[in-house]
Amino acid sequence: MTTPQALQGMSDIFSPEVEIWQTLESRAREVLARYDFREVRTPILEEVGVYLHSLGDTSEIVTKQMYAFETRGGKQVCMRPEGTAGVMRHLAGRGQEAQDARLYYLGPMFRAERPQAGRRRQFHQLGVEGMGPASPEQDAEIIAMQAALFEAWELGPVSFQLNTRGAPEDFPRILDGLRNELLPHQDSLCGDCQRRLDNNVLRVLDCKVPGCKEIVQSLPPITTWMAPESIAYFDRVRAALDALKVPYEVNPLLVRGLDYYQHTIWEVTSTALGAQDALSGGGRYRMAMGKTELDGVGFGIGMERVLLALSEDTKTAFAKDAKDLVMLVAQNDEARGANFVLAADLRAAGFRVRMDLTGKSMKAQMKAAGRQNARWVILRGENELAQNTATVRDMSVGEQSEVPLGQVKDVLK
RNA sequence: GUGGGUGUAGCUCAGUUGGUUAGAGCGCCAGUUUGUGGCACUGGAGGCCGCGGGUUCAAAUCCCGUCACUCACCCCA
Repeated sequence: MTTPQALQGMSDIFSPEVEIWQTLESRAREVLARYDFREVRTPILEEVGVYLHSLGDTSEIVTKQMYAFETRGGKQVCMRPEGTAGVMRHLAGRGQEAQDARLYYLGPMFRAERPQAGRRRQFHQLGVEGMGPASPEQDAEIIAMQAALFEAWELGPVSFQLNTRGAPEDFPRILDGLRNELLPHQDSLCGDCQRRLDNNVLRVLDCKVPGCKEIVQSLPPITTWMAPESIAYFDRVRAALDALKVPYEVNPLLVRGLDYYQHTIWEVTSTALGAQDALSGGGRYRMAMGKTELDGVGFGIGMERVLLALSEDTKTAFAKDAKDLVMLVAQNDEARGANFVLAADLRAAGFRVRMDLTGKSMKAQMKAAGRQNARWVILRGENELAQNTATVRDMSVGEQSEVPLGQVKDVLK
């Protein structure tokens, strides 16, 4: 095939699906505004340094999945693989302003992975960052906001999985503790997990291999190695969520991918999805951006996955055009010329209007109107031009009437 | 990065053990209706059988490579 096609894992989003995206986006903006979140639009291209330390030097995103290259000026840059680091880069230079910023972003992210169900190389995230020092109430507020968002999206049943990673001071104890518990079982673990023992112990917790699962079940809970304050923090998050009646489930085995998380972490899963069943992941974090340390809590939602999780009925409703289509049909060239002007008038009055521009037969024009789901057809020929009228046909019922040109807008209502 | 499945008309797919001009349904165009969609009937257009090599008298069919789609692993939203 010689005609160009989109790159692997990157797809065009077009009608009728793009209307669903637009509905999701506008509803999201409404909900986020109620919590006083403002949009931030950061560049897609960033210096690689923005991601290196913030995401963790060993994370697979940084080591293997970035679309990175060198500019002609010799700068190492990459397409953003996630949203939080760019927002932190934005905030790091803004002093006080950053302390209590509430920002959201909406746009494409890029990771060079193998595509599969719910995973694309260019995918789209809606992300939210609520800044401020660790506060269980704020964590709960953000989770509640997300629940409100999913409600506005009319998403079917989803499950909020909640866990804590503890404080940074807890991390070494947790990793050592887990490793020590797992070492006696080393030979029974799957190959991946034996490797994880060295570079990513936490990931053993959510391994899908049955043998590993069994071993993991016998492990003491991760809170075993946490300071009492960390556990108390988590308890307060849960109390706050209970107060707001936000349903959630504590999942002690929940692990988040990026290094910057601490304390509260969560994931939202849906059974409507395939193997990649997480619609969203979030958590509290502390991120170092140059000399600045930024505290916040946020989440990212995979928009493609949200679309996968929507029911067919909801998608149909969301894809529906707001306005009925009006199609202008002309019998001859003279009528077409007149319609050209009428189309402009009607559009100025707010109607969604289209007309034939190619000089097809009336029959063909009517067919096209049917195909494009026009609600109204306005038909003009010799008679209408002579009498300064128009025939207005309601395609949904197949009835029509001839009305003076000045009354057309009233009939369309 | 690893593994499985799939690439034939705009779409969904047939295509027998390699064998003449590669088929169907839907869609599209036209006519039946020289001012009118949906239904029906009739006719028509449209394929380098993903791409490149190879085997063969002969390849959509067999072999190799490659690109893409798809599902799963890894990883993650």
